[in-house]
Amino acid sequence: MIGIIDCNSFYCGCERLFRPELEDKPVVVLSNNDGCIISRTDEAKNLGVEMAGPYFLAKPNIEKYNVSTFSSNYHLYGDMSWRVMESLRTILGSEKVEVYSVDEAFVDLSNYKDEDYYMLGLRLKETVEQWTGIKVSVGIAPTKVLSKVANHLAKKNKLKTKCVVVLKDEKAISAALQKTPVGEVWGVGKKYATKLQDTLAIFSAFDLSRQSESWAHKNMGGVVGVRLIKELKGEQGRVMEEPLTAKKMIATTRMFGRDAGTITEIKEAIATYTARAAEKLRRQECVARTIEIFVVQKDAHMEGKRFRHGHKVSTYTNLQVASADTTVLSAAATALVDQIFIPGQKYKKAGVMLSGIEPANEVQGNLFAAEDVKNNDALMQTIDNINFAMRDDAVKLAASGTTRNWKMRSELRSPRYTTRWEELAEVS
DNA sequence: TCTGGGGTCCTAGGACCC
DNA sequence: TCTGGGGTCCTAGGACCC
Repeated sequence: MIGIIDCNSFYCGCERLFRPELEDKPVVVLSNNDGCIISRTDEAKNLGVEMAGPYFLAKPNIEKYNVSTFSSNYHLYGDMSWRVMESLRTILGSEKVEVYSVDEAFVDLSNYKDEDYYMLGLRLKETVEQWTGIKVSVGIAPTKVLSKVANHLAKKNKLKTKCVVVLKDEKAISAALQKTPVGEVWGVGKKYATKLQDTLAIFSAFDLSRQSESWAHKNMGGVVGVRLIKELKGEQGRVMEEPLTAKKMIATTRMFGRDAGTITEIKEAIATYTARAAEKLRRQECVARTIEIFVVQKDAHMEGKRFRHGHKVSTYTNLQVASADTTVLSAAATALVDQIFIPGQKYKKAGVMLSGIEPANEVQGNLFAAEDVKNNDALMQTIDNINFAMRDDAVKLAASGTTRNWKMRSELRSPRYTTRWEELAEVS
């Protein structure tokens, strides 16, 4: 059996930890730039606050009902996430835990044969809550997709299920699938949901599970669809992933706090994002060969008309030798800006993506590269250590800029209680 | 005035190889 | 009238996830 542990309204849950008076009050957390709502508690949901909706549209409702609102505080969420995952690893053994996202983990329960899975789930949930203060829901079933179905049902019925649902036998599985709209199945997005309902008359997860694999291959994206059908039928199509897999792509992209229009601003932003991406790269002990940058232009004609603010322009380059050195990556990235920058154009957003990623200890040399490829490992490690211990970007390249007028808005951020001494919660 | 920031996997088609 | 049968690698784009 496979379990999934999913934190309830995770970001809101983190905020509530240090503001216990908000325990049964509506809370929402905003995306970067305070743009839209990315986490909301059940109380906020019941007031009609939409998930992923733009903040400015929800604001009247939020003010009317006095909903507590926070900018996102990724230091806090990242640290709490680590504590939740570490708790699971401690209870089950680290090789049994696959971290799927910041607030979710699959767990391999194949060691617990003939167990009372409900009691096991309850124990997991209660232990995590006791150790971290974060509330979670647990779904347990024969496959990943079915465990997600179970988890959904647990969250929908928190009181009745105590946030734990087990789908073990055929009967329980069919009943659960019949209750689940096809669009809620993990792997069925908006496009497929519409297609399945409108043109194929498939409405529930149960309907979908009755289809054949060849049907799925034809109608649901080839092998992806086949896997999904298998999983719904209780046959494993997706296995547990290795706990330590390196990312194949690393991106750092941001909307600007306000429009940016000078090449200096864009280069500063690109240098800053490159530094952040390189840091992530070094954390997984890898190097990257390909650097792509993009900018999003503010489109004058479409002003106010569309969400995603206009045209994206990108370009990339390949290094002669893969690297994780901020100075190397940053030089390459900022040079790319000259290729795509248009004077007079306003920009809304920029980003850096690193790919062609390989382990740092297996770098392919390049016969034709200059001999003196820089080796700044020690420097990079020192910078990382200082920035980790002191504060963000205590040490940075001058190319990243010192004024950073383009930096994003984040006006309602709570203190970084668990990762900064000077922001510890005070109790009086 | 105002709508985030990451990721994954798969497919199709073209260039090129023997 | 008529032109093989495999492969690989790369890119762009689509679908999905949280």
